[in-house]
Amino acid sequence: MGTLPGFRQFFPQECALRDNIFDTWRRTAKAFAFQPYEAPTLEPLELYIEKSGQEVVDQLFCFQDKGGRAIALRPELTPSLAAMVGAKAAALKRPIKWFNVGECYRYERPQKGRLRAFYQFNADILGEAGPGADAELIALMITTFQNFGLTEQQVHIRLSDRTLWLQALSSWGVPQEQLFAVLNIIDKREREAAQQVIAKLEALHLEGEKLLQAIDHLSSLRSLQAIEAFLNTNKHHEPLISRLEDWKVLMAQLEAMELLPFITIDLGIVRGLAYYTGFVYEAFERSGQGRALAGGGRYDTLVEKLGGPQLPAAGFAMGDVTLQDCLQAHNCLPAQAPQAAVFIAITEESLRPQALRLTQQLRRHGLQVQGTLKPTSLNKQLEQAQHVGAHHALTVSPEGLVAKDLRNGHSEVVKEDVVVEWLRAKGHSCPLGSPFDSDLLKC
RNA sequence: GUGGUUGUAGCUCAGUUGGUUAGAGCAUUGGAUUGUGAUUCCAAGGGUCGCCGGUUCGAGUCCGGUCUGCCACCCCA
Repeated sequence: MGTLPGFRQFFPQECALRDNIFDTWRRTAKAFAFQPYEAPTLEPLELYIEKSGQEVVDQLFCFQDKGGRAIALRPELTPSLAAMVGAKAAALKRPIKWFNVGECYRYERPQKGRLRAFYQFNADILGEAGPGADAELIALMITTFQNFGLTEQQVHIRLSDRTLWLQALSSWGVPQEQLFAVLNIIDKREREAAQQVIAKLEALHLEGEKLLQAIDHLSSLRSLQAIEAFLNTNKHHEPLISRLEDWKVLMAQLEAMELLPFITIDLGIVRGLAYYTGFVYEAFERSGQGRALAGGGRYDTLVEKLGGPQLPAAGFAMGDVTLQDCLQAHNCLPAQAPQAAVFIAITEESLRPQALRLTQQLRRHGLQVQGTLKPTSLNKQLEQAQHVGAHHALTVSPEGLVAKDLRNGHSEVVKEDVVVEWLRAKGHSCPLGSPFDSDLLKC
């Protein structure tokens, strides 16, 4: 029996790679002072109906549990987060900056960059309505890419704004009740022929041709100045002018953080998820290859819809599958860490007790240490030392302790009572630190 | 969900117009040698040829179905 379609087994090599990615996610989130939280993987089906949009609902992994409850494996984290924050909102200091690394599930046809079970890095800011929160999230997204070694030549963020669209459409005479239908049409515009789009707009009793022309033009603009100039031809539409002020603040902050090279203004992005309300963005490879690496935006009404207080919110998610493909394509996969740093060998079996004492001593200092588990020739032992990637082999012999640098072959005799200091001097850090502060970097 | 494509040892692949006990390289394990390692040599394990059914005296090879992987649609992480 194989694994279920779209699910993965992680052998040690894949596991190491995955954990490397997780580490970078967590490290970067903590550098931005986000706090880790956890939500259930299984949630009531109801949490996703009507909140996430039809597309997500269609891909839900859902079933009935033994108690007859309709439940779903989480397809994303945002509704769970919004519910959690909503429940305790009154007691939480603002801004609320939380992150999570966890598995999500979507029942869809697996292919490149898309599986049924995948890990996501989620980061959200709640309780701050201004563009400073959007800037911080976009900065976290970009810095994460940078920490993987990706540059602005390789990836970029396509930045858009649903608020701007809604106001522009209103000013063009689209009635209130049709705004979201038109937004959906814009979302699919990139993949549809003009005639089809016009037909869809006319079905809504709108001036298809004229409206499409305006939509296409606005989507094609790549600078704030150009957008401003275009919208100003509509004369003094107050909300539009104040929205452009938000844009200026956002762009100024991104510029101050020296992140502008990563940003492409592209109003062609609208995003399918129903709950987005303001700035929205998706990260892609510059080449246009592959799927979205990350996506996010503002969702100011979701917390309230889930029964919480009115609370502004924004966030993004980054997936491991698509990110791994991208890192591989750009030669940014992290190097594999060795299995052991130090190998303890013995010249004869009678020395094993002494070797085991030394092994344990080094392990208690947090070094990664390995020896053989059964009688083995010295040559085999050193071969094994090489195989597990150890930098040094310590051979216990009747003449004393011989330390060999396996990278250059040099050997020297080391006194056993100074071996820890000797290894430290040779660059062996203690990756675990003292046994009790080792969790600082984990979440 | 729709369409296309794929499937032989852990991995990469051979396997002639259907014809006896299905092969190689790498990897793994064991042994020999070198006696504080990366060499060399020898050997072994490992495959109901994705699965089910059909055609045939005979199927890894032909046909049908099915599953999985991959690609596109769809959409997104």
